[in-house]
Amino acid sequence: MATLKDIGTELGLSTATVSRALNGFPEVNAKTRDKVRKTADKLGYRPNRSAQRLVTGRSGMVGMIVKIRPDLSADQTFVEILTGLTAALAKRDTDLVLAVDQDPDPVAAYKRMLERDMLDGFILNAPVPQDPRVDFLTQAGVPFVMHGQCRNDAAYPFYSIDNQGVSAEAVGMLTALGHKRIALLNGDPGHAYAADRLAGFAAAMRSADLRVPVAFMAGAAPSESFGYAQALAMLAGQHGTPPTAFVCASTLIAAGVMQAVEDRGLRVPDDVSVIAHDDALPQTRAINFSPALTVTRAPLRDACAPLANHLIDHINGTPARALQTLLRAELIRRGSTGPVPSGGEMPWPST
Amino acid sequence: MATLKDIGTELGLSTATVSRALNGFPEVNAKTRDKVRKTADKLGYRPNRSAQRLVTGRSGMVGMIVKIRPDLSADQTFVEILTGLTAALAKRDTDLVLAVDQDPDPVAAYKRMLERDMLDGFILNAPVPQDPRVDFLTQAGVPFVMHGQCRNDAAYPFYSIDNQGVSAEAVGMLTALGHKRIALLNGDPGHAYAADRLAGFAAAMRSADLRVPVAFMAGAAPSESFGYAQALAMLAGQHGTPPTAFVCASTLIAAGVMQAVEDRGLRVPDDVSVIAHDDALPQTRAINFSPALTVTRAPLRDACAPLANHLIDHINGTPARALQTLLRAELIRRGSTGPVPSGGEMPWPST
DNA sequence: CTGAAAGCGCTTACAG
DNA sequence: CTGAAAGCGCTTACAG
Repeated sequence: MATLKDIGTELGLSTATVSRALNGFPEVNAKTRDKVRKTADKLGYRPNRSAQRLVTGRSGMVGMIVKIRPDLSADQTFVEILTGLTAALAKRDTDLVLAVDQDPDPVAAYKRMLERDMLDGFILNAPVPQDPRVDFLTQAGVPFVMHGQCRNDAAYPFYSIDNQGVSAEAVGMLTALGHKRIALLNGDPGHAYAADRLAGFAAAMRSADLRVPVAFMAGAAPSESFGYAQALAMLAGQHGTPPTAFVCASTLIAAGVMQAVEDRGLRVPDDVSVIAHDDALPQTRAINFSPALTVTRAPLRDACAPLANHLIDHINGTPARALQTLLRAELIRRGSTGPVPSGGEMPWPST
Repeated sequence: MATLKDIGTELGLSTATVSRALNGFPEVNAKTRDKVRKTADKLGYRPNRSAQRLVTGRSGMVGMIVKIRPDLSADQTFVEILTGLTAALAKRDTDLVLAVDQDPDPVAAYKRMLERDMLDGFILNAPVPQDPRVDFLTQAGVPFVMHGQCRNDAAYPFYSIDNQGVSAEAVGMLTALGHKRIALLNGDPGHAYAADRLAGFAAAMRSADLRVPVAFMAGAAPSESFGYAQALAMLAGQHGTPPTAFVCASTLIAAGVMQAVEDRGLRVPDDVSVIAHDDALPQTRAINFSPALTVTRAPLRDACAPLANHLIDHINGTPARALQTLLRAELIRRGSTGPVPSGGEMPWPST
């Protein structure tokens, strides 16, 4: 394996100059730089990471700890994130070191990993409302980036979609179509994103002067069967007057809802409108629904590069406040939403 | 962060002795070793990996490259493997660096990773019959361990279940119960494991003097719907006289088969016997089937520690031939297999 | 049983 | 614009 020294010897230069040339320092002569680069290529030079790391004090590795969850949707999003993340990190010359966590203590795995390895930072995902990992890593002085938002006063880098906005967007569209009885089939309420969706939903309904019976705001790990069961019960009037529209946390839930609508002998969008949030996973494409699904869209894949870059910029010294991205989801109207059916123009009766 | 030097200063010892004591060299005085260890603990000493790696030429990292596959079962097994693997590697003080591959060239991702990083080795999975990665890494002189087997003459470490034996076991059990018309619902024939299952199946049937029409040996990525569709067609006689028993590549396929049997108005095991290979994934438990599923069982999780250890032993110099494990799956008889029904004692008629 | 010394391959003040 | 030098924190022959 060629070293800086080899290149220097070949060219009659010091390793210092070779190092500067390769690292693009502005002071080196352009001709020198070219010669060095050419020779490096010729010799197949690859910097020794361990040496670089030893002298810079950086490891060039960031960690990610994933919780195993039995539900499949988690796996889907996990693979999606992993794909984009490793690609984005590679561009920044950084490795992703992965661990799978089974410990009930939410920070134990982070402690272990920090002890075993030199890691420059962490990527956190699936935040819960007051995430204990945030406080732990902040106190330990370890840089991290959060995929999502949680309310620990947020003095750290994050990338998240505006989950309150997602609900507001959906409710706004539906009320404009005359809907007044709108149900929310939400994600797991223990997760921050679902808490935000709920908050946004409640606020949007309130500001439209509409109220929602509690039974029409359900939350669980997103699955088709959850959507199906909930929608079926609601449409059957088991919780009172049925809704005319459903806001779904995911396309998977929406698939269940649409099946329930069909099984009740109703039609989308004539009798019931359906809108979902769409992470743009390759497995469930909203456009293939029948009718095509109206969505608030924010591809999960788009989060990967910003996450990687936020983290590495933060490691390199950019202050956290400058690395906080809240992305507005895009509203895409397709066939699954329509005007409120007659008989649906009345809000839920007060109980 | 405390260094060897700090410990040495505190104790009036050289860094050399401290290093030896911490690394358990036999020549150091037991008392010295104890003192050193105690002081190391007190100071919260953690070896600097980069320095260790620089001097030893090892990175303490192994790579794994996963192909993204749209089918969910792959994700399940992937998460299962990842969980066990990171735990087993951690015990050997080794990190798992992960990349997700989307390149059609099967070795491109390995090349890239090798260029970017210092990796001590790779863990390969999902081998195809003549796996190009084996030849590439062998020629590059990079250690690796294979999860599974492929026929590249196998001068490398591997851990695999005996997939030919899996089929032989299943066929043996069924023929002992009098079955003569046995169908195979196999995995994707492009994968080495499925090729072996098929070979084992064909050989076992042949040595029992039974023949199988080609239409009764189907293969695809394991899914419930594949099992359902194939079994339904076979039981409906679409390919000729129906089989009396099914050998399934996975419990997922078996679930589809059992549904098909029920939808045809038949019963397991009275009319049809079903046996499957069981990776013991937490999501689909063979024991929860109704009736409980007879299986050849080899928990995927059990592969993780051997894989990690084989690789690291190989990196440390153990010859490949000493690191080749072929595990026999365990046959577990439950309620889904029974004696051949009357009318099924005759083999498939020759066409 | 322990130590002094060299060296792994880099980066980066400090000079010039 | 380039070089000589020091140093990052370890390991490991080589002496004693």
